[in-house]
Amino acid sequence: MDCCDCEIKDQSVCCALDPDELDALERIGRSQGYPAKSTIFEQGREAGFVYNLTAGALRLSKLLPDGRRQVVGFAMPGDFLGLDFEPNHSYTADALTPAKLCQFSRVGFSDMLDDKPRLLRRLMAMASHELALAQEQMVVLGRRTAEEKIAAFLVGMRKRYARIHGPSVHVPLPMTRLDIGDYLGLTVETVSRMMTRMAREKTIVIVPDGVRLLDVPRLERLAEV
Amino acid sequence: MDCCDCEIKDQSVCCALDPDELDALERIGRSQGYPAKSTIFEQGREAGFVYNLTAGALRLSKLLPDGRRQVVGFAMPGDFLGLDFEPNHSYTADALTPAKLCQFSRVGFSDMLDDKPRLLRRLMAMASHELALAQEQMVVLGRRTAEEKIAAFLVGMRKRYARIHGPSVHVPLPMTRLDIGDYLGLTVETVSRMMTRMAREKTIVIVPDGVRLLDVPRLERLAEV
DNA sequence: CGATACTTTGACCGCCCTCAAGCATCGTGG
DNA sequence: CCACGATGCTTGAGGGCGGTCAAAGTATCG
Repeated sequence: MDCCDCEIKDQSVCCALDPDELDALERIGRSQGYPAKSTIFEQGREAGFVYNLTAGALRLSKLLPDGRRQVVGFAMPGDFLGLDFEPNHSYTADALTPAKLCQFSRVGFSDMLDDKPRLLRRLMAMASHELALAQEQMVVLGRRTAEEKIAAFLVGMRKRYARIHGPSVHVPLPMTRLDIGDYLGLTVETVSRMMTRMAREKTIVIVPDGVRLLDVPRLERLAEV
Repeated sequence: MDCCDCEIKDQSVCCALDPDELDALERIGRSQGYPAKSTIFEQGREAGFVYNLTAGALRLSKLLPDGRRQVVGFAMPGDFLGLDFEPNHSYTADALTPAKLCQFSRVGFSDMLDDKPRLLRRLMAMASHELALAQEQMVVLGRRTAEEKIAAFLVGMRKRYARIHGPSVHVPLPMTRLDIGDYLGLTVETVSRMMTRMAREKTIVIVPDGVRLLDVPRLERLAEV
């Protein structure tokens, strides 16, 4: 694990740290790979670690006792897991693709926060941003139609990939239709129907690993604030 | 404005501060009253201040261009507004009852955060908690039926009042049915119908300023995680 | 008291869910 | 290399929950 050589250190919490502080961080953490479909941690379990995702994509989901599921987010490289400093995980994190995470013991990381106010500021900024995204997602879940939900999802995913790989109309979708449905409060069938319809109307093209956006303005109009 | 005498200083950000630090806070802020139905700040406007609610209740809502509305939360005494450090407000805050808020210039408050790490830690904890609540609300919006939504709302409101006034089966509802609907992703009519039904089934009693919960276990079962 | 805003109730409808079946795509082992 | 089972995706038919529209009832406040 070499934080100074990390590809996405400028996108993650680490960007708040000097080289020598990165060294300190390196000492309390370790990088670990996870295969696709593996679980990083489970809802309800004790939260002994916090994580920084450096490669791959994760699904963050909450399960109701009767099996209904709500996906509360998808994590991408640079995202930090464990912003909620509660003793138990409030959701499950699963790898959608092979993933790499830096993991830090909660207490060690928390001690470090006391020493490095810039790190805390950075984490606070990330939490604020997450909160804003969560509130935006509330609008999507509460007040948008199925078509608008899909549009908002695709535009949102495009924006997130743009931060990492630069803007492109090609949007990879590592999650299944079921995952998308559970994220948007829809069923698989509705997600599939809507995407097929958008493809028929030449708004998007469905490709093996995701979609290609043909009519971005139309999608943005459907998703607009 | 006398922070040391503040009734809810133990519930709000301020609890992270020593008496002399409270003095410093007092110098950069001022307390202000707002009448019911007045607007504290509006979605999209420049965010020049952050606020600490000390009395009353607020509605925090996002408006879509076509008039659809999503209430992203209700603020109660002790809640902090402006955790999202973005330059513009992402939602509108309206007073549901006469309200009192301490207001601080964003830059002044931000400078203070750099000096007082304990204040920042406290704010971070509040942001984390807000994020957890927002994710819980996603489950409600995305995966629960109308009846479950109402139950979750009532149980949640009861819990919040308990933090301030102690536990009670009497739950005041300062917001309208329309507000509740916009919070839960329902229409006024559905909210009204569900509450009338719950009253008919003797699960609740509707009183002038809110509800009285008769069958808390049943409501908690409906709302359970 | 009259205007206004909020709540309730009823009738009807449509969006999305449910259930069911068929198709496509993989990874695996014989 | 192909058979196959598993997983995921698509499509169709039908139904129900919650939305829409309309109107009457009820606080609230000048």
